[in-house]
Amino acid sequence: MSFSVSEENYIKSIYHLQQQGEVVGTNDLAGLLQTKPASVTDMLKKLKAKNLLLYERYQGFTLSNEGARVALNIVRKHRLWEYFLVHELKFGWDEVHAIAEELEHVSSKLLIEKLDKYLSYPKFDPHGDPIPDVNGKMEVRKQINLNELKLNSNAEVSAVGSQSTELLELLKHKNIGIGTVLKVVRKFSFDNSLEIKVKDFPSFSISQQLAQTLFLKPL
Amino acid sequence: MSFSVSEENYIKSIYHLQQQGEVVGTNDLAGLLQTKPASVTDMLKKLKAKNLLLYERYQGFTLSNEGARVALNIVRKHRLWEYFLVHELKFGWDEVHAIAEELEHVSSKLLIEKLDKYLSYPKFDPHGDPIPDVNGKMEVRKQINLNELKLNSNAEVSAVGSQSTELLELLKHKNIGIGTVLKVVRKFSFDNSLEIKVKDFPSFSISQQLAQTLFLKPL
DNA sequence: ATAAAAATTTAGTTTTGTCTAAAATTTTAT
DNA sequence: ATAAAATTTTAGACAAAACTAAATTTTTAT
Repeated sequence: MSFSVSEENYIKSIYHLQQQGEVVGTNDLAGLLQTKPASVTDMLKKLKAKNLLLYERYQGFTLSNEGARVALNIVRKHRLWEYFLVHELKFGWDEVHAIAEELEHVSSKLLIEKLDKYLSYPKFDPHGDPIPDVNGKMEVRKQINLNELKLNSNAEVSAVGSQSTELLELLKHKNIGIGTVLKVVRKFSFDNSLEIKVKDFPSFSISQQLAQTLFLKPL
Repeated sequence: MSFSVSEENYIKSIYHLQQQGEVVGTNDLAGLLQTKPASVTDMLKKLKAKNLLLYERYQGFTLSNEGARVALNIVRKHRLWEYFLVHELKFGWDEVHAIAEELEHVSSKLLIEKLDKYLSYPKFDPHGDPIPDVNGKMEVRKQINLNELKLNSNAEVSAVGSQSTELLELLKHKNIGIGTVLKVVRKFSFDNSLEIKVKDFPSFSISQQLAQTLFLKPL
């Protein structure tokens, strides 16, 4: 079975939204795919008919096993290509997403197996996301970036993104170190700054740039 | 300006047919693109409206300068990807055409420039066809058709006339590839078949049709 | 409990690229 | 020169994937 680019993008988006733990709705999907809710409904029916989706009208939807399998394969392709773009072609890690969005729809199975081998079977992409293997299995990511931490969920700082004096000076000032347990209590979209709470301390603010250098283990 | 996959395939096909020197007609294009003449006419109008094609109904068509530029860019992408697939991913030279047909439609300019650099700016693809540079310029290789090769003069296979699986399968069977050095030891006027000698192998026969698809550099 | 709001779906169109069948034009062969 | 053949184009339809506007269902808030 093979699928259109549009179908693949829907499947992938449903997968990603479901991964984030949210209850996924027609509107969320429309937002992510930059389309209209009515268009989403049309596609949901099509995906249901192809047994990729469990869906009853007005009652929500989830990927079927087959749908999840297809999604994981697209994610695999996307992340392998990102790895190639950054580590072989020397793109910056922030430049590769859009290109991988196109490359992920190239259909050859053999191409991906050869690419995987060529890259020596990498386990994580340049953003730290795990790359599913040929059977859809992947390692659980141990660390997430502070910017990706869900509101009000506790996590332990496990790595910092650089060793620069400037960074360490700032972390010392804010009383953050490896092992610190914290949570995000608020996110400000104006400057993407975060309001952080560490137990026994008053909450404080950190900038997006700083958050980017902090990696945590969710608890 | 960017173009749909379908538009790109038409432009590329027109380019290739024109390269072969034939007078290109609606039917030829329909044949090559596995579609119907009526569909071709529809697309010709669209390409004319986009100034990619000089076209008057019933009077034939040719690529405009802009159309040729676009065609060369697609050819460039196709051949660079073929080079990558064969020389980096270790595909057989007969396996890569279909995959490159997909990869050639990935749109990022920067991707192709980085790939070109990564591959050290190759001048010829694995089938011996020249790879246009970023400005559409490519080396002309002085090659002659096997049917034109003088008796007993050595020449090196430098290109094949088509990428069809059938042809590549036959060449593989006969152990002929890009770089093979051979000479014609006899010509039979009955069917215009040729008796060929490759060093260290017993001589063998090839048909006129096959000879027509083989191009060589005299040594 | 019910009215208002939000989310979702339906109905009817649009665009792109394709098709078939028929008509128009050009080419070929007598 | 003209009839037959081949080629090309038009006309009208269709499928995929999107849209808008209106209707329906579910959720939320009083």
